[in-house]
Amino acid sequence: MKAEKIPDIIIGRLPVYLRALQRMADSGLKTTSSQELGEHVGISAAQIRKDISQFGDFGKQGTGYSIAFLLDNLREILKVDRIWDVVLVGAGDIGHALANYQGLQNRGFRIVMIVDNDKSKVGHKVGDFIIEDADKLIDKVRSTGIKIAMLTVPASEAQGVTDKLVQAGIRAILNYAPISLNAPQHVKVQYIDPATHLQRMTYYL
Amino acid sequence: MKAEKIPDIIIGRLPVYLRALQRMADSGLKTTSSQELGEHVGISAAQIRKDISQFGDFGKQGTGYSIAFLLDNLREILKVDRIWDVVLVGAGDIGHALANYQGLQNRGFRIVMIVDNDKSKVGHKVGDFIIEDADKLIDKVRSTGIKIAMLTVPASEAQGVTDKLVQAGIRAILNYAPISLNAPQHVKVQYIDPATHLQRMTYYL
DNA sequence: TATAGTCAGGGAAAGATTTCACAAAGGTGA
DNA sequence: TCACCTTTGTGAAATCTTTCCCTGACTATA
Repeated sequence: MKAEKIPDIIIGRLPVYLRALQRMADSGLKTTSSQELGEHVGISAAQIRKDISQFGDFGKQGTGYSIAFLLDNLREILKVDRIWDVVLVGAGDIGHALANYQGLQNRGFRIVMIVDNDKSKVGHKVGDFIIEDADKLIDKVRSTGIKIAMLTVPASEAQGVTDKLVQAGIRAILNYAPISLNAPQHVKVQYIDPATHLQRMTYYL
Repeated sequence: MKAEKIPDIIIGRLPVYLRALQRMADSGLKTTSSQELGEHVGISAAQIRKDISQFGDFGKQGTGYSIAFLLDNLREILKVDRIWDVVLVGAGDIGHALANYQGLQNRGFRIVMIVDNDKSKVGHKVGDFIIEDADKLIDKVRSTGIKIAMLTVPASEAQGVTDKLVQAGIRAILNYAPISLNAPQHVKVQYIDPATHLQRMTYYL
């Protein structure tokens, strides 16, 4: 792997490649080309080659890429060649949907704790988990060493919870609340907000 | 408004500005500056000024931007100064969560139809809606003129449903299935996949 | 073995985006 | 009114990203 700093925009495309390659592997394919992969994900072949070549020489001229080999390497680069423990904060509708979602399991993540600040929810089951009290959030996250959180609380509470998560040592937050979060440089935040995503498209209608 | 083609990347930031400005308005603020807005959304003041100035002179030197005026203009630019009808395809956990989500209402969108291809679900209620049969999807979408779809079906069915939606005249798809969709140029697609979003962050851990 | 076709990697060019820095305009208060 | 402060809009510069296109390696076929 090369030493230089890899642009964020490239890192952002790797999970998309990974997802497409996994589907190819599942359907029994052994090799692919930048051309073919590009058609699947809607990105130019040149760009895919350049992206992948940042990390090493994974392809073979004349043949293309071994899907299994590229998968292994992308997983290692993205550090999803392991299982990350995730805390889910907020046990509303979205929280429930995420708790029941099986699609995280085989892609590097496992929910290990669900918390909510609504005392009437605490103790109830969601999927295989018992909802825990938000009071214990900081202590439990810190003691278990969890680094990743999914946030499905109302917008009004999101910044407060974020501050606690940062204090507890969380390094990555997937935020479902419709609000921009303020977090230190060393904490990454990704946003999922259906309205925002929809509004990105209406301009073109 | 200026005539030139506006880059996609700028359009993508406008909904984020909109969201932050709406919060400011809700908390009673009347004006803001590129500096202040930038701190809220984590984007440089210069960039915000440049983005906004693409569409007209909405600010005032020395004072900044009138929040209400900027909100109105951004809504008009993004075409969310109206309510768009949306069809929800797939009545699983995520579909249910979206159907119950009140946050779309005041941001320009309204779910008007829910369909699923599981006959055992058809006829059941979700939120205020009766789940309809996917067989009627093309006809009903075409006849009602719906332009926006949210897709919460399994990955294995997503491309097939997409093809039908395109045929029915859909122009924007918010895809929750963990797969890249193939759609014609004139149909915009946005992706929401928690695993992909999480994988964008693990690299930095 | 020779020939034609495929395809990755990468330097260079082109294009896109962001940041810088400043003139001009508006506000404030003595 | 004047001095000073704030803040926009915008060219120009800097930086970043994508595309182009060629070389050389590999495959397949006869």
